[in-house]
Amino acid sequence: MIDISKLKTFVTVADLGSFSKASEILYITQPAVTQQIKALEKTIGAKLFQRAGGKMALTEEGKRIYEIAKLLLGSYEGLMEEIAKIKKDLKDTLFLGVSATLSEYIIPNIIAEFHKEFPSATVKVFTGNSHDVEEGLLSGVINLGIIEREASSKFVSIPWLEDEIIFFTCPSNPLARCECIEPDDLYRVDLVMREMNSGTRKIVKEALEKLGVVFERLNIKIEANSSRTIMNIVKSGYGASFLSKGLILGEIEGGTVVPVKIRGFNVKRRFNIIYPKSSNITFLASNFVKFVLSKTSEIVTEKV
Amino acid sequence: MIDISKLKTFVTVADLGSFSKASEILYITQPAVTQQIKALEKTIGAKLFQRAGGKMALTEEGKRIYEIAKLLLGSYEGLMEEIAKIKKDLKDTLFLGVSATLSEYIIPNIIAEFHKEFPSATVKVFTGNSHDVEEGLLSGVINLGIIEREASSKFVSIPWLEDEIIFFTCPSNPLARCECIEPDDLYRVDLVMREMNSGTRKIVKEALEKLGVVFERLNIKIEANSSRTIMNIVKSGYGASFLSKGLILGEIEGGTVVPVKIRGFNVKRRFNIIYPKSSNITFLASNFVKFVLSKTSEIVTEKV
DNA sequence: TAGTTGCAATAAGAAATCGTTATACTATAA
DNA sequence: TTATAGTATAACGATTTCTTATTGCAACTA
Repeated sequence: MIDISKLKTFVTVADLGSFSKASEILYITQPAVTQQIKALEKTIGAKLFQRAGGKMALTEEGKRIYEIAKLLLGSYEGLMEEIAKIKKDLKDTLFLGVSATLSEYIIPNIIAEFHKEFPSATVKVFTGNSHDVEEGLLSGVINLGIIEREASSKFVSIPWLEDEIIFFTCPSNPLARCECIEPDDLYRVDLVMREMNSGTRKIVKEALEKLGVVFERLNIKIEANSSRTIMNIVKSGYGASFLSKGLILGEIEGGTVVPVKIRGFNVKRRFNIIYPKSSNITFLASNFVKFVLSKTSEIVTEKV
Repeated sequence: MIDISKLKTFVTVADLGSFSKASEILYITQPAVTQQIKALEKTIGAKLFQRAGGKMALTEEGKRIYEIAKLLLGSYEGLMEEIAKIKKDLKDTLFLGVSATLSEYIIPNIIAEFHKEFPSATVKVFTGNSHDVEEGLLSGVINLGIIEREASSKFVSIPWLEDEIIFFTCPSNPLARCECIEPDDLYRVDLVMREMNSGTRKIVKEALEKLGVVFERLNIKIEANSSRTIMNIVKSGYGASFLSKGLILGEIEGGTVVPVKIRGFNVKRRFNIIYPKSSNITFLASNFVKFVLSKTSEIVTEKV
């Protein structure tokens, strides 16, 4: 199969009229040029150059090949330019993987702020559970992850915000009048929960079981994989649920939902910013980390 | 440098959505496809495919590359078509090298006849001296040669027509009335001769010197490298000259020039059809040889 | 005419590339 | 869960394609 580099060599020789001059421009030796041209001539089945007064001039067939070779090299140039653009774009893009909880409250704000400071940068957010984020980091699909737990030993972990999961219901629910309920009271409540594989659900289950609650006996009437959906269901007057404090703070202040304490129920977890030990953190990702850490205090006081 | 075959693989995979199916179409193994795509992804610096429901789907970057890769492969197709055309053209073309004398009388007729019998064939005639023809054969520029003397041992020689060089002048010249002149009479004649490197001139010079003529003392008033030019000069009434019998037979019959014998001057030579021992004779060339040999008798009786 | 010089061709060996076989991994389906 | 289809990885062998060293050739010069 004909090689682009051979065509490039061919065109260069044709333009310069010299094998040795072409070899200099192409940063290869003169015998390499000779061999490439010979290989081309063999596959084409015709001589491409003839000596003409000290110069190497194209033969009739050489001229016919030359025209098309130029076209092809043009496309190749276009391809290389596009590759350069892609590289530049990727350099200016932060691929951020975050778990579902985070993607809905703190992260959108932070990205907006970050974008003000780095206008040329693009941030693409991939939402998934903690495991998805780790996978994405290892496969190179994302540059930086933020998860709700400690990362495995393959990653560099930077501890970030502390998050608390709280129980809440709507103002019209009788529970809303209780300051604090007993764990066993939960059996008498209709519950809305995150789906089975959710990190939030897992941590809530573990905490409740420590308090002696049999999770399977709870009245989980609705499951949803979106915190926002759960919030809306509870707000509309149905049952009660568990969510990150950060997710519902605004609603609590607005009085649309009410937090209810459960005796002994105290679930806190820490978000971790992570990236693989195996690959270096990108320039943009490290800037994002610095930015996040410096801005966290104000964002926290403002929203959490 | 990016390889056309890699791009071909890339596009095939993109079209089929499968590495293994692409490998079948491309007649390579599946690991080879994987490696080519990986190599592409490395040079581009971005993933090109992502799994999507069992299929391999293009990523954002993959789509950008795909468009240009298609263009480039289009140019490549064009290149291959042009190469095919060139090969076909060359297969149907006989590159014939003949010495100057021949190119002017017998050859044009033979080519015309040959073309009637092989209408799809093209004959390209390169005129040069015997040495040029040998060089051309060795370098592959021509397929078949016809020269005025024996070829070197590197060539297969097929003896062909015998040619005689004769002395002639125009009817108005006093010499025209002589049946036969002495060699010394030449000193008193204005002569028109072929140029210095001509084979005809060389052989005439040798023959005259054998008869005791000092070539340098002859009155060579005009030199020309075209037999036709020489003929026209003599016809128009100026001097006398030496040329192949075949070249002037028609004029002699028409009475526009008159042959004059020189005592003891008898120059005959044989044309040889030659091709290199090192390379096989092409199909078309062998047909041409057969044709020439079969037709020679009638052409000779007709014109010579 | 011989010697010099510049350029291309050739030869041989080293390095890189590429495709193959064998095998491991990963999803999806039964 | 196992079976299966599809992709990734590893290691090896073959080919290709460089490089250096040298030869060959033709034009220019003395």
